[in-house]
Amino acid sequence: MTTKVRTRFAPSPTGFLHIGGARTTLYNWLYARRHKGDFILRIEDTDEVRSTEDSVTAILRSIEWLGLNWDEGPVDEKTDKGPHSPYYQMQRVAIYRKYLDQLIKEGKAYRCYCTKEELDEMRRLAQLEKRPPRYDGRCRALTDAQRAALEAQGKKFSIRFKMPQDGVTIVDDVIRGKVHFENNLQQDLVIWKTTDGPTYNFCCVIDDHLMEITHVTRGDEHLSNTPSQIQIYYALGWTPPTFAHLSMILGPDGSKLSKRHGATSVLEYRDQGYLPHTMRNYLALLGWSNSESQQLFTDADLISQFDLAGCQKSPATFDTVKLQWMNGEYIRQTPIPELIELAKPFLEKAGLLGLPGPDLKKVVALEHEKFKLLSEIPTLIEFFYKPVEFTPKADKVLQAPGAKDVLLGLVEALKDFAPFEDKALEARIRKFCEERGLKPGQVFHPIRTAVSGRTEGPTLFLMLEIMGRERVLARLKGAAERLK
RNA sequence: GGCGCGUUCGUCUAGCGGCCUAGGACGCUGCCCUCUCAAGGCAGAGAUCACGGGUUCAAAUCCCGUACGCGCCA
Repeated sequence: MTTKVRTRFAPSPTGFLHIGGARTTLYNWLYARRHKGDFILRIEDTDEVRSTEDSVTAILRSIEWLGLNWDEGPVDEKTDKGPHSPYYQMQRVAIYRKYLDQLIKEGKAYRCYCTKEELDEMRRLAQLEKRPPRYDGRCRALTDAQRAALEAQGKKFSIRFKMPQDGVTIVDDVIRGKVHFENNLQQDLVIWKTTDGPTYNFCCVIDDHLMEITHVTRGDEHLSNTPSQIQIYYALGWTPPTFAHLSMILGPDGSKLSKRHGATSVLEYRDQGYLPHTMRNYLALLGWSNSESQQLFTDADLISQFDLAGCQKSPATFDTVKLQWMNGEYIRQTPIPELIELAKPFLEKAGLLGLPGPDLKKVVALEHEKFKLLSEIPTLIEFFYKPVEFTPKADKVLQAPGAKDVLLGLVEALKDFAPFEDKALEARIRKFCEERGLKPGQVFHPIRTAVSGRTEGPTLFLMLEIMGRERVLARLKGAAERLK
C-alpha cells in the first residue's frame, strides 16, 4: 500500500504572491496532480505585525488566477475547509503549545533567558574570535533553582530546541541528493519566542506532519533550516516528509528577482496581459525541462511529465522576452471569441467596448497573430473605432507628392464600388494603379495611412472590407483634406 | 566567519564515461513569402562545458582543490 501524495504551499501573507512563490505553488500542484494526490494551501500568518488580510487576498487571487486549485485550505480570508482545519496558523497556536509542552516535559526543549542584547554580544564576540556566531547553549544546563531565581527577577524567556550535539543529519533532497549537516554545528533553535509565540520552523514541522504532507517542495533558502526541522520531527517521534529544494529565480542582472527588476507580483503579470497558461508553462520551464527540451506544453502534458527529480539545481534568470514570445504563441492558439472574453478588461479600460463600428470579432481576428500581450489588443485595433490619429511616420507618407490626388481619386473610384470586399477591392485598386500609371506601393501606403493613421497594420484590403465603405470613404476624404 | 548550495551559447536548457567537431528553445543576423507590420519557412552567428589538477584507452559527464556567485546562521 502506498500512501497518498500530499503537497502544500505555505505562504506568509506579508505581501503579494511573487514569481518565485508562484513557481513553488505550481510545482507542488503539478506534483500532486501527477500522482493523483492532494494539494494543500496553508497560511503562515504567525508574524502578526507583518501579516495582513490584503496579502491573503492577493495570494488567494493570484493562485486562483494561475488556475491552480487547492484541495484543502482557505475558502476566504478568514475561513477554510478540509479535514485538517484550521489552515491558518494563527488559529492553530493551541496545537503548537501542546507539542511545545511535550518537548519541554520530555527535556527536549528548554527555557532560555538570554536577552537580545546578550545574544548580540555573544555574536559579536564570536565574530571577533572568528567562531561561528551561534548560540552557545548557556541556558541548556540551568537547574530548576537557577530558573526560578531568574524568573523571580522577572526575566522573560524563549524556548529553545535541543539539537543533538553529535552525529550528522542528512537531508535526502529529491533535487539535490543527500546533503550532510554536522549536528554539532547546528545551534539550539528558538521554537517559541519570548512574546511572539511559535516560530516558523516549529509550526512548519507540526503542520506538515499533522496535515500528512508527504512532499515538502519549497525555496532553496530553507535548505539550511531543514536539518533542524528534521531533528524536531525525530524529537516528536515523527517521520520527516520527502524534501525538495528549488533554486532561486534571478533578475536579469543575476541577483535575486526583486522589485527593482520590474514586475514581480503574479497579479502584475495578469494586469500586463499575460495568460495564466503562459505563466504555468513558462514557470514550469524555469528550472525544469524534459529531455526533448520541449517548449510548449498543455496542462495535461505538464501534469504527466513534470518531475521534481528533473529540476535544475542552479538558479534561473527570469526572461520576460521569452515569456512574451510564449504568450504570443498561446494568444495565437486561443479562438477569437475566447480571446475577446479574456481581453475584455483591457478593452473596457481603453473605452473600446460598446462603440459603433465593425464587428470586434473580425477586427481582432485580423490582428490575431500580432498580439503578444492582451494589453496590446486595444492599441492595435482602436483606430477601427476611434478617430484616426496620425503618427509622425504616417504624416510623412501622406506628405508624399500626389498622395492627395490618389486619395481623392480613390474616393471616387470606391464610392459606388461593389462588392466592398477583400478580393474585389484589391482588383479594383490595382486597376486604379494601372489607370494612373502608379506603382501599387504609391497607392497602398497612402490608403493604409489615411484609414488607420499608421504605416503598419493589418493586411490592407481585408482591413478596408471590415472597416466598411462609409468609414473608409470618410477617412480617405478626411486625410486628403488635412493635406490642404 | 562557519556551514550548505551552485557554475554548459546573452537567457532557459539537453547531456548522467565513448553517439558531443556539445543538441533544442527564446533572442539576434540574413534570405524567402509579401501591400506595411507581424506570423510562417529557410539559413547563420553564438558555449575553449568557471578554472586547475587527477582517475580512465576515453570526461561537459567521476574524484580533489581553487575562484566566483548565492543561501542560512542574521
